[in-house]
Amino acid sequence: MSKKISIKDLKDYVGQEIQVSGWLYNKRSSGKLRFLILRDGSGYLQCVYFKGNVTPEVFELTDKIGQESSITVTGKVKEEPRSPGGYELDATEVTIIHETHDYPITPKEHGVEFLMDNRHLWLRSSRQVAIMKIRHRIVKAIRDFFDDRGFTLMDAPILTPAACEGTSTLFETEYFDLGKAYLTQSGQLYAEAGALALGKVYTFGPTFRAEKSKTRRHLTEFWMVEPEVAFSDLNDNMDLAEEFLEYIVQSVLKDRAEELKVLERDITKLQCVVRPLPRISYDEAVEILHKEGLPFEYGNDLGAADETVISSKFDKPVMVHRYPSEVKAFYMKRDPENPKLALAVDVLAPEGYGEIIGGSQREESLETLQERIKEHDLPMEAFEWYLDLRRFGSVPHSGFGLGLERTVAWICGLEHVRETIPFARMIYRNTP
RNA sequence: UCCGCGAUAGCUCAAUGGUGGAGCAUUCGGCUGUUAACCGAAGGGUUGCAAGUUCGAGUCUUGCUCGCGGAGCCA
Repeated sequence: MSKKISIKDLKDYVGQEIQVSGWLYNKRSSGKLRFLILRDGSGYLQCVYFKGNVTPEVFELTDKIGQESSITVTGKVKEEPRSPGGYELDATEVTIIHETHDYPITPKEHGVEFLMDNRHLWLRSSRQVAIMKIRHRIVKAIRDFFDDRGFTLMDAPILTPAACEGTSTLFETEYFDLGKAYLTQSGQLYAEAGALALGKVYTFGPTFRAEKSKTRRHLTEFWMVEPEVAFSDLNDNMDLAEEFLEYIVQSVLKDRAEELKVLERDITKLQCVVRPLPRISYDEAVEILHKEGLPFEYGNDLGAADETVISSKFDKPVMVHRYPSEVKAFYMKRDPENPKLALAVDVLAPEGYGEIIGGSQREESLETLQERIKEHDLPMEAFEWYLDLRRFGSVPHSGFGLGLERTVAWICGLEHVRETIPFARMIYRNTP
């Protein structure tokens, strides 16, 4: 009985007879030859059936099997430069586990709506497999980065009693006898509690926004990683962010070169993501916009088009810091040198992928924070626990949030974030 | 909520107001090295829904539904 192996391990079995189980990805034929492309999740294998080498029954079967049938193939592994991947199977047997016909996603072009309706099947396509593997590598890089630097993973609740920042629209649900609860839009306030307990923490989980945004950069459900560090100011925060981004990008380049190739990603755009990253102030960003002739009004937040213009001036992610405090969240500390500015930083990805990181140094003064909550017209009692963090051993601290899907879209070079998450949740789609 | 574009075969798309086609997929036939294989043949249609203009509407008009892109909002 021949050994069962994964396609990724083929190179260790050259000359031996083996078995592989998987799904029929594509099929081609030429007279007395049949080429079956098998996929098993670990790779792709071309299985060659020559009429003279197999029984008539097996040869006939190879004609009948439809795309995405699940099968087990048996044969001898050989090196073959003409084969995609460099190896192929000189096949002698094929066993059908489940025969299928009329698989909807053919090896041709399809429209977005059709593919999203069939997302559960679309995930089997080579591009989608590559994206999921890169997404996983990015997630692993995120966890390794913080784990190796003394951070503790401390996840925040998903059901929360009130808005975290008081700005965006939230999904609402009934919570037993306690009234309304909301799906979290950020774990940040809880991460601050964690930082004052453990020094350095990060949260990593799904977040929810009920805004009716309908663009290539928006999902209603997306994943965010949020580190928070005690005794850390804005500059420390930017140091952490740039080391973090370099680590993520270089990890993907090192371990997922194959997948980036499948996606036809121009990796020279990623190779240059090494420290230091450019840092400009909001004021300098506005200067760039004015020099470009854009009618940007000082004091506004940067729009999507503004971000694209600014990021196009740099070949790596650019950090924009010290925004007008009016356009930023209530908990951000103001610049002692100019109280009109917040000690905030956004990181804009290159090539128009927009904001992938937003962060700040947090306000640590109890009195100042109470004033801000009043100014923003937020319910003080909901924030009492948060204010306790300033009553008992308050320290300068800072952190940021990185949007996973925007990061995946940028690194993979995708048009839309809907392909970066297995099952996207968007304003007009919550299926499959 | 607003602006723009779109909806025709299972899929991707053509079709001057005058008999709705092609490629892929499917089925059948051919080919000993295919690379989204190729060559030949066949089957496959309530042109998103409703109304209107017209001798005649896939095509023009109005309304509706759904989708895509963007704006606002947001990350």
